Amino acid sequence: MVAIMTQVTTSKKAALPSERRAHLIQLAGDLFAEKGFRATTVREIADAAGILSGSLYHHFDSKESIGDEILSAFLDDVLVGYRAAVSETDDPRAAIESIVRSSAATLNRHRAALAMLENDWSYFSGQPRFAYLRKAMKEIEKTWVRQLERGKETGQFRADLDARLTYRLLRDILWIPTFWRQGQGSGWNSDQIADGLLRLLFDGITTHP
Amino acid sequence: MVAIMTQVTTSKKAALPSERRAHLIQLAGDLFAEKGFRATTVREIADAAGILSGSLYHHFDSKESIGDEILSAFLDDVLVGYRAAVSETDDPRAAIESIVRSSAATLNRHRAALAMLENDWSYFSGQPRFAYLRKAMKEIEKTWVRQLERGKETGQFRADLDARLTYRLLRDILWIPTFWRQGQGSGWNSDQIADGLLRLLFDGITTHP
DNA sequence: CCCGACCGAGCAAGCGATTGGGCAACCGCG
DNA sequence: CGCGGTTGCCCAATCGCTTGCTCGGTCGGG
Repeated sequence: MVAIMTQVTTSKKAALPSERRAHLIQLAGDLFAEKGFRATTVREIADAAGILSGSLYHHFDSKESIGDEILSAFLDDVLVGYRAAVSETDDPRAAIESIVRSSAATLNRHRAALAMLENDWSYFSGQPRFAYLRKAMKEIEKTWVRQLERGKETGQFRADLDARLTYRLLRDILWIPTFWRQGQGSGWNSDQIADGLLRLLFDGITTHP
Repeated sequence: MVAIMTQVTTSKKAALPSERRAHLIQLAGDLFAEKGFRATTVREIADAAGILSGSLYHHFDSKESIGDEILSAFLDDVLVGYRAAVSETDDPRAAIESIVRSSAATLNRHRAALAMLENDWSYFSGQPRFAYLRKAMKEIEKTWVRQLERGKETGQFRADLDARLTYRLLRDILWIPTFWRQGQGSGWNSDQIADGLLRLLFDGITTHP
């Protein structure tokens, strides 16, 4: 229940939120998720909104600023969820489970941002404007690794677990099902996926004696 | 040991293989993997090869045909490996393990194709020229699901396992580490990754009594 | 002397971005 | 009520540049 309000990213402009504006971001995000940020043109975004490309610049000052808002909003959400997850328990396994469920819920609301990070990471991470990306990613990694290491110390997780390797696997595994929604609802909701994943995580796929 | 030589994809032109040509495909694939197919320009490919963009069209008749060769070669390789894996054993668990190891080896040789499938799937799958993509994906799914179902029947895998959901998770999980090599060697080789994954798969991350 | 490999120049189309202006809805003020 | 001004939203037109691709010509090894 702890709502930590620390804003990580630095949004330069005020960017007052209007209804129309939010809708445009939504539309742009869908296109970015489907085709990648670089491969999406402002004309396509405008077409989806039913306006001309020039009209977009009444709401945003560049195509990059649209991407900026999508990405920063996502990372803020993720970090808020992670901080809450680790602060509400001392048990590593419970923390991991909480992190997984928090992620599943958050990712569901930010498909576009995730796709952009995967497809156009090299593009964004190279620009000074998006320096906050690397910073946020570091905190995410730190959060995961710490809980995994603590789980090893308490004997709940296997001692031979490579924490960093496991983190990379788990994080990326969590991100996967987000893309399945692209075509249409593929039959699984985020709870089902989180459950299946946790089951796989803790028990594997085999039957145990 | 059964080398099944059925070619799945339909490459329209002969496309006689020259050394230079293969090198160009390699260079183009690296760029496609890094930035996506649509976001990569023919001029960038030519620059990487040290020639002018127009000279590329001496070797290929379009940018798409470069992508075509990369993708079809990859899928042919995967299917050959899968067919061999399921034909060499009757034990579902052994088959799964064989599929995993075959995948890890094949994927390592086709990073570019994998990245293209992830980033630009909507672009390729929409074109008639790339219809073989959907066909190959169907066979891949069928192979996985069949072994998982058989494992449930023999009691080796959990009876409550959703075969299709598990397949989607496992397949995509297998694909993940391929991208880690993008930046530099991240410290893990394909054997380590396959082992870590199989361990996770069969046992989970927790300690068992 | 041929021929595969490449150059150099350029095409039409499309790109991101910018500008100036129009149009309706709303505001406070008389 | 009605009027002048403001604001939010969008169009039309255009800029300088990049895109995938074409094509006649050049060069060097076999």
